[in-house]
Amino acid sequence: MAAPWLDELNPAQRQAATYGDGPVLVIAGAGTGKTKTLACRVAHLIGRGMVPERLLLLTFTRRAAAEALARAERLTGGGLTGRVWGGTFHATANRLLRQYGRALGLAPEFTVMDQADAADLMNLIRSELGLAKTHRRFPRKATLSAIYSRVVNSRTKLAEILEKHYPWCQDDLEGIRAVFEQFTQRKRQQNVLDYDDLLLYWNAVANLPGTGEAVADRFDHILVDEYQDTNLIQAEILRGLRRRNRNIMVVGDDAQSIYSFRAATVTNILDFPTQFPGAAVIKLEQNYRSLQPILDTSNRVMAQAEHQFAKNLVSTRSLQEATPTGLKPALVTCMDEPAQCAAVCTRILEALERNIPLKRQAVLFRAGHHSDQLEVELTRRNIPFVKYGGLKFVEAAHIKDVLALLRLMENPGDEISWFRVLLLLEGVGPASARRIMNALRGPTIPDTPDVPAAAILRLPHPGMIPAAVPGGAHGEFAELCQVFADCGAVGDTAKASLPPAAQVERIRRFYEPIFRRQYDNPETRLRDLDQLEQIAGNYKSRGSFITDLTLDPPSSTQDLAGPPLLEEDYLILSTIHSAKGCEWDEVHIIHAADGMIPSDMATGSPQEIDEERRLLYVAMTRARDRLYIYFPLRYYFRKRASDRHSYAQLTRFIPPAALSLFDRISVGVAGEDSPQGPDIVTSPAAAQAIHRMLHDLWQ
DNA sequence: GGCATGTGTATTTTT
DNA sequence: TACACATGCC
Repeated sequence: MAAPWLDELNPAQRQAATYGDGPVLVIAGAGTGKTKTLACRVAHLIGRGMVPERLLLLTFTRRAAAEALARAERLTGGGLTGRVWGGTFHATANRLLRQYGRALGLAPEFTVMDQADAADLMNLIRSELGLAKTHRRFPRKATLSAIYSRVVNSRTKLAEILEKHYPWCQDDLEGIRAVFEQFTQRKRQQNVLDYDDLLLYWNAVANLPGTGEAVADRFDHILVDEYQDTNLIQAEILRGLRRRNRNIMVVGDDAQSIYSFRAATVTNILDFPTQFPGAAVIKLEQNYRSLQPILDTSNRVMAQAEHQFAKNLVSTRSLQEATPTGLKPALVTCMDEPAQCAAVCTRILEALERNIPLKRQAVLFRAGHHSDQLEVELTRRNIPFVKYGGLKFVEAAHIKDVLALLRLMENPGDEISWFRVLLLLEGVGPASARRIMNALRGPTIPDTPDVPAAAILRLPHPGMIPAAVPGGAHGEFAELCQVFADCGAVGDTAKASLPPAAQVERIRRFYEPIFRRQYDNPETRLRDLDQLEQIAGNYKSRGSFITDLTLDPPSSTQDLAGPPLLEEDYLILSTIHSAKGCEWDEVHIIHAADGMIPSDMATGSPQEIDEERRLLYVAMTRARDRLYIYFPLRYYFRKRASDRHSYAQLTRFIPPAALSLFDRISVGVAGEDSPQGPDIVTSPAAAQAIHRMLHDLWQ
C-alpha cells in the first residue's frame, strides 16, 4: 500500500501529502516543493479510494493546476485526466454556475466579460450619464473598473476605497456611485458576468440553503494553492463549501503575497486556524530550488519587512549535489538603460555558451513596459524571446472584434459586443449604433425583485434591416445578419450550429474586408485570426471556446523574434507577478532602482512598500543557480529629444549592509557598435573635472 | 452624425 | 506612447 513515491518526500512534505481528514494549513516557502506535495496529496487521496471527480484543486492559474494534476497522473499511473476538478477560482465558478446559477435566476447561457469589457461598459454608462464632459476630469474607464473591483472584492464601502486608494477621485463619489449602480443593473439584465460576479455568484450559491449543500457535497476534498493571494470572497466561498465536510488543505506563503491590488488579503492565511478550528499547521522550509547564496540575499531582503513570520529558507542543494556553495548573486550597476540591456544580453549569451538553454533563463521586471528597450535589443541581436504578462492576444482589437461577434450569437443581450460589432460597419458611429440597438430590442422582460424591467436585444433575421441603419451600411448589415444565420444562431428551426472553428472562418469572411479597411498592417494581424481559428479547433462548443478564452487567455505574446517555431529555444521575459510559481536556472532582475522597485505608484503606505519588498523577494527566489540584479544609474527623459536625465538610487530593499552579499559589477557602454565593451566604473566627477579645467583656460 | 486630425496628458501588477 | 477628448470638415 505504501506508495514508492512517498519516499521522495521529506518528512514535512510527507505529513502534508498523507494527512487524513480535516483542515490543514501548509506554509510553503519559495521552492519548497509545493507543487510536488500537492500532486502527491492528490495521488494519495486517490490511492485511498477517493473518486477523482470529487476532488477540487483550486490554483492561481490554469497552468498550475494542469501541472500538479499531470504530476499526480504520473504517480497514480493514469486515469485522472479531466476528472479531478482543477483550475482557477474563476474557471471553477463558471463551471458550477452553469449548473447551479439558476438558483439565483441566472440563465445558464450567461457570457463572461473580461476587465476590458467591463471598463468599456463603464465608459458607455459614463458618457450616457454625461459625466464624460463635466468641467473636471472624471476617472478614466480603467480606473473606474479597478475601483469597482476593489470595492466588490474587499467588500469595502466605496467612500473608504476612494479615500485609501484613489484620493484624487474622492470628489466624484456621486458620479462613480451612479455609474456603478447602472453597471450592475445592466450586467444583470444582459445575462453577463464579469470576473467579480463569478466569485460573488459562486459565493451566493455556496451559501444558499439547499443548493449550497448540494454544491458542497460534490467535493470530498478541497485543495487550494497560493492561498496568500486569495481575497475575502474566496475565503467565504471556501467556508461555504466546507460547512459539513471539513476536508480542506490550503497552501501558501505569506512572504509571497503580491496581489493586494486585487484585494487579496494575507489575513486569509493568518486566520485560517481560526476560521477552521483545529486546523493542523505544517511548515515546509527546505528549499530545493536555489543555491544558498541566493537564499542568503533573499532572506536578507525579507528580514527588513515590518511584519513577517519567522521563516528561514535553507537550501538543501549544496548538500545533495555536493557542489560548491555557488556564486554570490551579482549586483550590476549600469551607466544607463542601454548599458543595462547590453549587460543582460552579454550574460545571457555567456550562459548559452555554458550550455544553459535560453528557456532556462529569465528576465524579470516590475511593469510590462520595463522590458521595452530590452526587447528591441534582443531582436537586434536575434535572441528569440517570449514575453509573459504584457499585452495579451485577446486584448488586440481585431481579436476582440471576432470574439464580440461570437459572443453576440451566444448572448444577444450583450450590449458591449453589439456596440463593438456595429461600429465596424461603414458609416456607423456611436449614435447610429445606439439607435440600431434600440430597434433590435424585443418585448420587455418584466421586473424581478432586483432587476428593473428591460427590453432585451435580439439577433436580426436576414432581410430585416432596421430604419436606423444608415444607407451606406445596408450591405454590411445584411451580411452581418447572414453570418448569424449561417452560424446557426438565428432562425426558428434550430439549425445545427457550425463547429466553433467554422464559425470563426465564416466571421472572417465577413470581417476581412472591414478589417483591411481599418488597419494599416493587416497581414500580421491576419495571422492572429489564423491562430484564433486554430484555437477554436480545440473546442466543441462556441460557448466553452469564448469563455475559456476570457478566463484563461494565452498569457504570452507570440512575440518571437524570428519565425514563431514552437520547438525553438527562447528566452523568457516576464513581469514579476506573472513569474509566480516559476523557476529558472539563471534569473536577471532589471530596473532594481527606487521608483521602479518599489514602483513609485506604490509607495503611499508602509503596507504597499512591504508588498513591493515581497515582490522583489519573489523575483529573487525564482533563481536556481545564478541571480543578477541590474540597476541603471541614469534614466533619460523621453519627453523631448534632449539629453536631460535624472539619477536613480538603488532600490531601498537592498540596504548598504546587504551589499557584501553581492558580487558588485559596474558597466558602461563604450559606444553603439561595441555594446560588449569592457566593464567600466563610471565617474561623473572626472567629466566635470574636464569642464572645470577648460573653464579655467579662459578665465 | 461620422470621421479625420490635432492636442494634451498620465503612465503597475491580473483572474 | 497610446488614449481621451476637442475641433473642423464632409
